[in-house]
Amino acid sequence: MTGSRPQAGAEPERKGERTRRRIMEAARRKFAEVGYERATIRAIAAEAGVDKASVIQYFGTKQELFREAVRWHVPIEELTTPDPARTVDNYLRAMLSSWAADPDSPMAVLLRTSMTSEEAAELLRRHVTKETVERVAANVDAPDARLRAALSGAMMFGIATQRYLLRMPDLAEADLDDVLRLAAPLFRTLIAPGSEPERGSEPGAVPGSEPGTDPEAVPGPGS
Amino acid sequence: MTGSRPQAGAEPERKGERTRRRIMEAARRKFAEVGYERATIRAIAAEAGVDKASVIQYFGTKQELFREAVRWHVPIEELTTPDPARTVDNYLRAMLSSWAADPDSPMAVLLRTSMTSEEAAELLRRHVTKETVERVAANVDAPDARLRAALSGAMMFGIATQRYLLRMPDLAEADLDDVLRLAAPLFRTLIAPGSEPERGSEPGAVPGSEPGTDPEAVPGPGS
DNA sequence: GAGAAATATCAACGCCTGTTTAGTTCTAGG
DNA sequence: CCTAGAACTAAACAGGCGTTGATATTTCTC
Repeated sequence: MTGSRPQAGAEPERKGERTRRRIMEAARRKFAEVGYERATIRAIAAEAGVDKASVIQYFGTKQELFREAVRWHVPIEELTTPDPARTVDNYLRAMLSSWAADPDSPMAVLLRTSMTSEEAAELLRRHVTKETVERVAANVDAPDARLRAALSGAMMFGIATQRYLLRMPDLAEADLDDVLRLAAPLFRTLIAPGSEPERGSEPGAVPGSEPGTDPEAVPGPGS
Repeated sequence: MTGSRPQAGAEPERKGERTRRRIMEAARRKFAEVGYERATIRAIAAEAGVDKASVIQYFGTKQELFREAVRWHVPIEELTTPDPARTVDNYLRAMLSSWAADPDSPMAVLLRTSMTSEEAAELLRRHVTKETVERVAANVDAPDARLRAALSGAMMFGIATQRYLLRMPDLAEADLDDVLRLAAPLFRTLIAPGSEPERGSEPGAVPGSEPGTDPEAVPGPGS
């Protein structure tokens, strides 16, 4: 068409790369804040300090901008351990604490928009099924392996969503450690049934009042 | 303004009542299907078989239409039993099975729109806190009573949302009874810690295969 | 049937949206 | 300094949105 638009794979670190990043950051912030529809190109451009036309020029279309804003890869390999229960623990911790560190992550954007955009929903379905359900289910020793894995994913989704997106009072104000302490045993029960020998027989109960007592708690991936 | 608009509380069962209901049903369907923004008044009117102006004439404003579409009362009294664990069981069952029966219930609308509408989010916050968290927490004997209740609500939200709204493959295709069988023990563990004496020590395991065995299963709040 | 009130429709308004077009400014390289 | 190309922007477009006021149609009452 016009031929004057910035090429995607021209030379590395051209001047426009900065602008492109700033637009992308503003887009993620807006998408995560108000969802796809209400995040207007005009508002994104204003937040990035550029003209609305630049947004189109760099990304072509609002949908393409959204697709890129939502592109996301979870390095679950780093979280995986031989013990599936521990893997789920780590995943839960990583999901919640990374969200606290970066509220505008692609994950946040995807979760918020997935309820009103079929495309986002499909992306989320594919991602969660492939990256979480299948991997977790592979290590679950039960006939309902996949369902158990899917359930654990749904529960994580619920907790993260209500804590960070909907900001449900009691959940949003709670300490992250308290949430993890109460929730983790449930996931263990679901994912690794019958593999909690030396612990108390009441996973969710508070035996003596040990707050975040976890032998080697994973620090979670910073942003 | 014009004074010719249909009065709300005139005489019972006027002709316009039918139209009003049809608009409301179409609105709920659309809101539940695509969320607040994409559910245009024009589309709702078309689905109801009326002119777009009629929608405004009956409900004044899109926001008011939405508010009414989302008005919702859970008769949790009917679900309550002396045993808090059983109450949560019933609530979970009611929530999931009522959704299956009526996918366009006010609850469905509220859940879907809560992610992108601050007003819907606030309604959901207030509703869940008052109708669920506080009532459940009152019967939980633990220092984290409210957090436990909130967590259980978040988990229910996650399961219901991923099963019915996002239609996550493994979860959406599963039998309702299987979901309940796997999930219910977790809620019991969270809400009534230490009150599962005669059951096996593996809550998630399959004891004998009792599918939907609940003495008096509550039919759930059909809209 | 006439008249009034309730109900439904039509055509248009003003606004905001994503996107395009044409043009301007900035930034190298000779 | 000059100019080619990259980076940016102002102005406008077509289309969809919620909403409105006037008007037509149906329904009820006498």
